[in-house]
Amino acid sequence: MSMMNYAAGVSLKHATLGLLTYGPASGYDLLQKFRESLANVWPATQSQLYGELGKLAAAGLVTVAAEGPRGRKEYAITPEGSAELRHWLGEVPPAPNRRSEMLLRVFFLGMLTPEQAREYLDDRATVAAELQAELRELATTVDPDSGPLAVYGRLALEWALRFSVMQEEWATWAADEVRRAQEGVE
Amino acid sequence: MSMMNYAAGVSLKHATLGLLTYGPASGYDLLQKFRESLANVWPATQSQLYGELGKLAAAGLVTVAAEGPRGRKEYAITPEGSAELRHWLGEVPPAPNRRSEMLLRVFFLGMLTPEQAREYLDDRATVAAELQAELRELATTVDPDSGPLAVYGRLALEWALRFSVMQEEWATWAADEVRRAQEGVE
DNA sequence: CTTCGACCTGTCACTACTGACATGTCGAAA
DNA sequence: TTTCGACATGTCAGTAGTGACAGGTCGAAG
Repeated sequence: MSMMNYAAGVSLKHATLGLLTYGPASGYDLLQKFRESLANVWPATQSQLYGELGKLAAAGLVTVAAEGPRGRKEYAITPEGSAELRHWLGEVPPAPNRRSEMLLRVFFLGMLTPEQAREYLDDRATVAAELQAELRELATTVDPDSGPLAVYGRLALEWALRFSVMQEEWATWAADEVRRAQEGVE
Repeated sequence: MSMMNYAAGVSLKHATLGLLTYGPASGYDLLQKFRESLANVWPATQSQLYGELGKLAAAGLVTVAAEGPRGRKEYAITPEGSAELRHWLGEVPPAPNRRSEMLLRVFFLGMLTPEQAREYLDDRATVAAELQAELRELATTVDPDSGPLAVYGRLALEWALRFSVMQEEWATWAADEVRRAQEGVE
């Protein structure tokens, strides 16, 4: 029984527990899933994941359910882990994203010439449009009734789609604003 | 002359340089500015900032332009610092946000009852609506021609506004989807 | 029967960030 | 003239995250 549960609000922990609710898996397996489905939501490196699994096991939130060839350790979520995950999902308010490099740059666009500033914003619009195309492509690819991850995964996909639409529209508008301000001064 | 410039893509560095383009300031001053204007874009703690100023000075991107009472050190950006900032703004593509705790939770909403899942989504809609109200309030407060930060700051504000609108609409839609799926099964 | 790619776990050094602690000084109001 | 709030700098231990290094094994195709 370890006395200190490690700090709250740490999402790698919950991402790992969440993936394990879909069935037991090794660190190696989980790493694939992180890359396949969570890459754009909560990426994790190999070193981080193996470390996390160790902590999770020490805290009793997962157990080594089976050992296989090549030193494979198959982890399974415990009832305590499951309770922790549900607690996090239902009772802990999500922390909003605090940092945006894209917006930070906007604050300092005044250092550039208006032309360069517009170029930056136009580029944002282009990138957002490209992302949109990729996402729409992806949406057609996803099997509508494959696995339970797909059910709520579609909601996440829709979010990303709407986000990229918003970003494109905003960037186009902002580039226009810059042009307008420029004309006003001249 | 230090041989190693510290790693690229580190935004606290550029946030600090950016703030210093508005005039010389002490660590203390900068900390206020971080809290006032960059809090929702790139927050920084005191310990981080003082450390950063030290590194920036060692790298020659800022200098101690004046020393005042209470050990006050007034930092000013150097031509090298200014060049670095412009390089970052104009030539280095911004890294997209990779992590979203909010979306991570969406992936695991299947662990909860559909009612709880809908509650989560409804809460997101509510929070987004509240944020929107605050932002609109803030928009009326901002002096339209105060300081150069305000010019591009307005673009950032508009982004936040559009983001919160998007989030609210998405969450409302998603809660509806969950209800629909629930009815489909019953 | 070899060999090679996929499988599999682990460690290390380093950077970024956080919150708390420690330590003082100046200036204005009481 | 005291005292207190704002000014001001710095350090430290700890967590999170990254990329590289290191080492080993199984299974199937050639």
